[in-house]
Amino acid sequence: MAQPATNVALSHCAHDHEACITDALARADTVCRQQGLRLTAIRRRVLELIWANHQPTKAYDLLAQINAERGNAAPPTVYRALDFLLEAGLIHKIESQNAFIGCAVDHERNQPKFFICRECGRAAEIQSSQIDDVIASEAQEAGFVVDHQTIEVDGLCAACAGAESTNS
Amino acid sequence: MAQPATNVALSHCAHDHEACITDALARADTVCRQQGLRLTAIRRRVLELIWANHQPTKAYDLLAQINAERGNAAPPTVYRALDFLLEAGLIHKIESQNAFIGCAVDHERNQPKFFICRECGRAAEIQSSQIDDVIASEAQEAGFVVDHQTIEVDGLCAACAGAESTNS
DNA sequence: CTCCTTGATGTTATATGATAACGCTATTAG
DNA sequence: CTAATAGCGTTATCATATAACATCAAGGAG
Repeated sequence: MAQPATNVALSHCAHDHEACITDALARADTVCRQQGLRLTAIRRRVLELIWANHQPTKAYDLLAQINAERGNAAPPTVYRALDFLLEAGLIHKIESQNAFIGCAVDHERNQPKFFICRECGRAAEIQSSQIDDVIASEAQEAGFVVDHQTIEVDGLCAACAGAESTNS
Repeated sequence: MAQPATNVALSHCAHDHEACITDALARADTVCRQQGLRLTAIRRRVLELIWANHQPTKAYDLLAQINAERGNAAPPTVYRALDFLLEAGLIHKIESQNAFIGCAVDHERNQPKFFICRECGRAAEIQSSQIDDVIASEAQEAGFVVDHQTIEVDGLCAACAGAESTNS
C-alpha cells in the first residue's frame, strides 16, 4: 500500500507539500526540545508519515509503511509512537475514523475540531474559538465540567462541493 | 428531553427507570410503524438492553447479554440490529467509546451531541441548537457542506463534579 | 569509564471491535 | 399460494488495540 508523497486526492489543494512536512517536523523538534521530550527515530518517522499522507491515517497503514522500509515492526511499535505524539499534542485522533492526523494548531485555548471531506478524505483542523465558547456556555449551564472535546464535522469541502456541482 | 437514568453508577440520578425504558420502546414502536420499519424481536431486544444499561454500551456487551438469555448469537446479529437502530435514528454511536446509546431526542433540526461523564459513565444528549448554528456558520464561511457531526464532550457531570469537590 | 537506573523498543500473544459471504427462514405483496 | 425479499444464523476473517515481558540504549552517579 505505497502512499504517494503528494496525494492525488489533494491535487486541487496546491501547496508545497515537502515544505509542509519539513515545517511540521521542525516544529515538532522544537516543541520536544522545549518540553524535554524525546522525539526518537521511530516517533519522528511516524509523525513524518502522517504528515506525508496528509489525510487521517490508520495505525496499521503506518505500520505497513514502516515495514516497507524498515523490516517488521509489530503493532505496539506504532501505537506507542502514536501515544507519544498524541500526548505531546503533535497529532490528533479522528475518532470517527480510527485514524490520526498531524496538528499544526496552537491548542492553548482551543480544543481540536475538524471538517472532514467525504470526497477527498482531507481533514481540515479549524481554529475558531466560537465553537468552544458555545460549548463552554452550554456546559456551564448544565454544571458540566469540560475536560476534552471530540468535534468532527463530516461533509464536502469547498473544492469537492464545487467539483460536484460542476459535474452534474 | 431531559435524559433520566437509574443505574448502579447513577444512583445520584433517581428516576423511574422502568418507565424510562418502556417509554423509549413505545416511541420506537411508533416511529417504526409510522415509517414502515420492522422493529423485530432482536432489534427491539437490543434497543431495550441499550436503554436498560443506560450508559453507552458496547456491541459485544450486548451480545453477551443476549446470549445470557437466548443461546449463542454471533456478532453479526448484534451489529445488524445496531445498524438498523442507527439508521432509524433510535440510537447513536459514541465514537470515542465505540459504544451505543439510546436516543430520546428529535433530530429534525439538530445533530446529536453528548456530554459524557468520565466518573459515572453517563452520556447526556443535549439539545441546544446553538452549537449547530455556530458550526453551520463556520462551515458556511469555509464553503464546507455539512453532512453529519460528531460532538462528544468529555468531563464531569454536575453530580459527579459536586461529589468530587465534597470529598476533598 | 563503568555501573546502574530508567525510558524506549522488540516480541509474542491476545483482547476487542466489525464485517464478508453464503444459505435458510419468515414476511408480505401480488 | 407463490415469488420476491428482508431478516437472520453461521462460519470465517479482517481490523483495531493492548498486555506482558524481554532486551536495549542513553545518561547520571560514583
